[in-house]
Amino acid sequence: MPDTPAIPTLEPRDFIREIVLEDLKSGKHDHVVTRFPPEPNGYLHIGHAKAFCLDFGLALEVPHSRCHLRMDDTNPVKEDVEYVESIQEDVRWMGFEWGQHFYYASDYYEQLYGYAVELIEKGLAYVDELTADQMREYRGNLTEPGKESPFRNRSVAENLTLFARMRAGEFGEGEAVLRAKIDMAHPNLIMRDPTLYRVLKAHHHRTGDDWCIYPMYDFAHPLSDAIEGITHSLCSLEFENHRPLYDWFVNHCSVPAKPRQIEFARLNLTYTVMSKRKLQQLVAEKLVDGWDDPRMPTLSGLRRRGYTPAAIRKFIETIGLTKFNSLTDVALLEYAIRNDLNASAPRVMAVLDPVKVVITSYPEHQVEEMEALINPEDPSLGTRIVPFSRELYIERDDFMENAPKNYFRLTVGQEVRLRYGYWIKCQEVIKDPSGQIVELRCTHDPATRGGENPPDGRKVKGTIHWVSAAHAIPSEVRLYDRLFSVEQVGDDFTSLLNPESLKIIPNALLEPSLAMAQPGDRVQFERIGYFCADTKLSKPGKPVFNRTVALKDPWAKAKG
RNA sequence: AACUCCGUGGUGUAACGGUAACACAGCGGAUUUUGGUUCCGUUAUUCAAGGUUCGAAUCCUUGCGGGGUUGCCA
Repeated sequence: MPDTPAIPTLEPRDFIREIVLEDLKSGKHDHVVTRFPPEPNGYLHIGHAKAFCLDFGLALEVPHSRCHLRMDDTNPVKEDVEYVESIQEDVRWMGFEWGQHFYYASDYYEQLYGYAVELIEKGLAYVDELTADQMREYRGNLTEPGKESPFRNRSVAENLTLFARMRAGEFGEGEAVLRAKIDMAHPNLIMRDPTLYRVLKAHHHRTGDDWCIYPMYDFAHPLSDAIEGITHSLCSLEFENHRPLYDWFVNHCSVPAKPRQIEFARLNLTYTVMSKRKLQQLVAEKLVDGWDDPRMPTLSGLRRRGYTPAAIRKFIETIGLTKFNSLTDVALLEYAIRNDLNASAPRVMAVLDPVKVVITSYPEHQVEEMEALINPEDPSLGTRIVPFSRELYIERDDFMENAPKNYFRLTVGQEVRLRYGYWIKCQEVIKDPSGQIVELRCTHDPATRGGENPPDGRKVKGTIHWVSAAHAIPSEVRLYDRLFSVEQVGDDFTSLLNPESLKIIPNALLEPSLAMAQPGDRVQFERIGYFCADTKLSKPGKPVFNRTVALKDPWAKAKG
């Protein structure tokens, strides 16, 4: 079964769906066309997923609707095909399809040029030869109006010629721009004669050297939306100030449609950063192991970490959609993945920090094949075989000398259950000269085979996991934790990295059923957490597991 | 304090003039061959002050607090 979202009908779950519902009811639209327009200058992160789950989700919810995937590639100096490909892969992985509707803003360069000419002809745009510094000066500031450029009142004919010469490459970078003629005293600085085109003698990843002038986002974006017949153009809050300009272009150019821009708050998560610039920097400075480092909030990172698209979608549904800035507790995300994996992940036993146990009462060369549930949440999934023998390994944490009364695991004289094994009692602790425990000598009760309760009605408080020493497979296990050590990560973020965000355990011991784990396989190490065979480092026969998320651990809290 | 958007438990959200609710987190308990899961219970909320109204989280005014905006980035 492909991992795609269920198709719900449109409900007023948030203010945007309310607007769409209203537009449908009023007859303004009888279907919707949305778009997800990333700039291909970085990898997509979970914040982008919030946006495109809305864009694609809406198209799924309203009959006869569609969502376009459009590369907003108007700045060739920052963009790259590597990103175009990763974006498509990540959107698909999340379960969405755009069909034939894959576009580039660069598809529209010629049309966009035509709209610019139209504005010039209407006397609404002019070629300005102020330098960047002068333009800044002329713009004024938050409290003072700007003043008009001396080039502002050139004739239409002159502007037409100049703009054609810009296109022809007769101006160097910074020597001329095309600006809209709006209002240099507008209280919204965005409206003080914004730049439409700048000269960039750069090679574009698709149009090559065809162009040396490139449209600005504010100009290209609304018109691209209009060209594609977008009905609802959904974007994040920082574009709120740009909406008047968006509407200005759509109203002054002869476009086939008038899309409506609606803004919503972007996602912020505790203990991580969610800006492309910062993520870019983490990668460039090698503070992480690439865009798909499992600690990254990128979709490729979350995928490698073991997150499922369904859990991410569920999370996004849970956090809702509003117009106010917030900081979402990453615990909500962790809940979503635990909840998903609890239902679906096969259970296995793995010992991360092994200490040897010898069952002195158990025959030397005997091996029993124990039956263990694949997933107790769904016994119909059947069982797997786990070999049991005289020499085992258990978790070092699962034994304690002089344990407090609320310690339920193995101590001298306290019986515990070996899951799917036997009940054992520790008789003797063997230490090396440094005092380190090297072996626990135990006896077992043959009446508890499979870990079952004995007929005498005896009870046991603790159940611990184990692996058979002779059958265990050594494996590298990577324990990932939050990337940053503070909830709210500011601008000096590189100094706030969590030094414990990755702990590599070179020699964990796994039960033999895991020997041939395929990269990407997700399992639960019982009593520890959910793990995923790494897609880059893991090979059948030589698995490497990443911790996706730990199981809740009340004992860790109880002992302080 | 120029303009603009926005303020609901610890966190994310709902309530659309009529008993402030849900999820997560926390706490307590039950069940449990995972100290997991599940189940039950529980703590805690409308930024402030005025106004309109029989009745305000919701409408109005003012104040306070937060975000965005002075790129030839998106």
